[in-house]
Amino acid sequence: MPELPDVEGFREVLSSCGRGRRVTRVEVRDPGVLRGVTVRRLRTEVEGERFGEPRRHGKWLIAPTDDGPALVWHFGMTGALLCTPADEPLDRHDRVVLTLDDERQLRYRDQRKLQGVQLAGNEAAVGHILADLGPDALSVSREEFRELLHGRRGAVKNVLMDQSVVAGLGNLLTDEILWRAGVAPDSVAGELTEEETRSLYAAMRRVLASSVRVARVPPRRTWLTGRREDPDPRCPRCEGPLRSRRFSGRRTLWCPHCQSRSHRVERDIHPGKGG
DNA sequence: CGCCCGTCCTGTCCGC
DNA sequence: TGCGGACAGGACGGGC
Repeated sequence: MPELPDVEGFREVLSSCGRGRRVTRVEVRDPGVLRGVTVRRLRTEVEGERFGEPRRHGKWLIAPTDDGPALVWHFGMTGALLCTPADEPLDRHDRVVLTLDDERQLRYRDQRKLQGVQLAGNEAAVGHILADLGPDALSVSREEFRELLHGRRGAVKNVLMDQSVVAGLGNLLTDEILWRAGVAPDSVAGELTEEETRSLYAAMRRVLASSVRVARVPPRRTWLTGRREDPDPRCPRCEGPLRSRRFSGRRTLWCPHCQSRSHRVERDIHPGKGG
């Protein structure tokens, strides 16, 4: 589930529910989600601490405590962060439960445990965890976006999903953005025209804005995402059949009619310098 | 650099 | 009813 918009929602949950509150109890119900930290250390370092203002970078959520370390969360494919009353029955997938001083709880719920939670002792440690990430997708300017794609020989689908290029875009968002922009996923990223690049950037901004508003990629029928589960998926724009293929092992859908792939490896020399 | 594969996990669905 | 395999909105490391 979690791509940038979902994690932005979790940040909001953490901010409204946890910020300014003290953690009275840390309960690790499944140590399998702890990364590089023991149950004991998590408890001793976090119990008694007060949450500061959380922030997000790509699909990562950073939860600093006032005077101590920061919790650094990643939600993998199935993770979520919930704020519940302390007496609400536990879900079988509630892996870490933080009880706050107002009788509410922050719960890290995750079925598959593909990622988890780390503990960073200070800002430098947070920086180390996030070191390989590109800029957050929401913070990228049009010009910076152009530079990120510049010179890349890979398929644009793979490049956009690469967290070290730009952080936050996952499989669904990327398909949605490419479809909106009318760009085929197997286009070579560095070979896109100026117009295609602008179109891609505009689509990214719009898709992100709409998705962040509802804290998920909305499965509307007018979006490509809303057609993914159909037995015979069709383009929301032209109703033609969608094509399906794997990129980086991920199922990718696109409309061969609405999404062009005009620019590939073999191209004529184009005049002008273009930047 | 860029792509492909396996691996880490759990759960569901589909076909035999 | 049982079972193997594929697949699911992610990331990482190894190999080519």
